[in-house]
Amino acid sequence: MRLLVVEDEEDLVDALRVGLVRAGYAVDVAYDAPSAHEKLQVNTYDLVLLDLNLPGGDGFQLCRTVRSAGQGVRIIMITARDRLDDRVRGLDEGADDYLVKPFAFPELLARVRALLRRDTGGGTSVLEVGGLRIDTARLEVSLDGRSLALTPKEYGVLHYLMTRPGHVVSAEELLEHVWDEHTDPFTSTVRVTVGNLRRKLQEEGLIETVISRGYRLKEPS
Amino acid sequence: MRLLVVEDEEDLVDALRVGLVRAGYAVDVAYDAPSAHEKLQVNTYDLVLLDLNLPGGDGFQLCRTVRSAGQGVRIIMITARDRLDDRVRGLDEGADDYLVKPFAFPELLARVRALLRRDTGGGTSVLEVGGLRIDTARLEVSLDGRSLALTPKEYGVLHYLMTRPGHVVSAEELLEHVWDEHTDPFTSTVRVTVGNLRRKLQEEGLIETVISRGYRLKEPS
DNA sequence: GCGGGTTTTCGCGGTCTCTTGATGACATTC
DNA sequence: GAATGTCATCAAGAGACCGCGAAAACCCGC
Repeated sequence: MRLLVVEDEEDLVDALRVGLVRAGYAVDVAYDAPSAHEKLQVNTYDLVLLDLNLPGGDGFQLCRTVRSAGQGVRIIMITARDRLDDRVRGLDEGADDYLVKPFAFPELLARVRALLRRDTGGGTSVLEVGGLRIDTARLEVSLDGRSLALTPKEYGVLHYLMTRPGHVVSAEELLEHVWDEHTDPFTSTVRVTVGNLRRKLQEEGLIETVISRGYRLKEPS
Repeated sequence: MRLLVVEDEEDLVDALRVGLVRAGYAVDVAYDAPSAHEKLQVNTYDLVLLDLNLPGGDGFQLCRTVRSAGQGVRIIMITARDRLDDRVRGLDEGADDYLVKPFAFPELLARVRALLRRDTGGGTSVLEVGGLRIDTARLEVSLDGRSLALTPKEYGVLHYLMTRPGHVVSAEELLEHVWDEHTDPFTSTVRVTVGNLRRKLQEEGLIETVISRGYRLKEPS
């Protein structure tokens, strides 16, 4: 899953980036509203972390922009404590959740996870497809009870596939959602990662190739 | 189904082309208004993706042109965020839908699919004719419950035929709607593709030949 | 710095897809 | 019955696509 962090305080950005990457997400950063707009145009995000106190930029406007495109991007607003009434307005404008500064990082993580699973499993942070089981809170993966040691990228690919079982997912789509903005769009790293993943899954045909279209995680039948 | 993308930003064009081709569509591209006009005259499209911010070209004029040709070509307008009032005018001029930049690709795909099925099934992305069933969102085809593995061209031909069950569809028409602008107009590849398709359908006479006129998908009786 | 694990690039080879061209079946016309 | 036109089938070549292995580049903790 890929996130955009819109925030201008460098220290906070660094902390967020490190923490979110560790939690298994691809993270892009925009330091101001214009560049946030641009990145939203160029890339595809699953969630946006949006600080309202942007220099010379209106966070609400940004929020409306994202929403008016009607896409399923989640938005978490971050606001200072003394601007609590922003909260109401933020939710009106289409934010899915809000956080008050200062906040504890685990709290942020929990909310991110909650939002990202809204259109999949639902309640828990565990996703199951067939014998595959992924715990997005603990970053643990298991197949038929045996636990698997996956690298971050392998984890990201599998996680994304598991949110769309039975759907054909193209290599570009995987690149969009698992890798970040510093990636060569013509890379072949997706192929290699999927290959490694298959090996670790002991190639039970769980990940099928649909030629010229992409990959598909076999649904339990 | 064949689409014309009218857009001048090269990067966006590349992204759109790759994504749309993968989604099973034939895609032509026009980088400016004059060449768009020409392609609209020469070829037949099922849908036009039209960016309003064309250099030295009036998108609305183009829209009117398409409409005055009177065919059932769908139009999706793409407009920048700060030109939201264009939306109203665009819909007045006959656009069927509009998208505000930035947009996520899946959103675009969803709208394309929605428009293309307007004059067929209606609500869902699934098309059924007799025992044939095609899921345009998942690119899956099945016959009497058994799923079929089709190549992109075979899929395209079958999809087109299934939108017009019982109608005679000429080889030229198939070439127009399933292949793109770089195709030799005197090719015999349609015949071969239909042949392969018949073989995969186990030749139950589902696709009839009407001599010197074309092919017809048997309607359920 | 060093070392181990991770990610990425590159190139080979196999497979699938598309297209062409040849051949033959069938129907129609003369 | 010969000539003609239309279409189906097959085989073969070109090109695209994908999997795999090896090596290089990168990252991070020590």
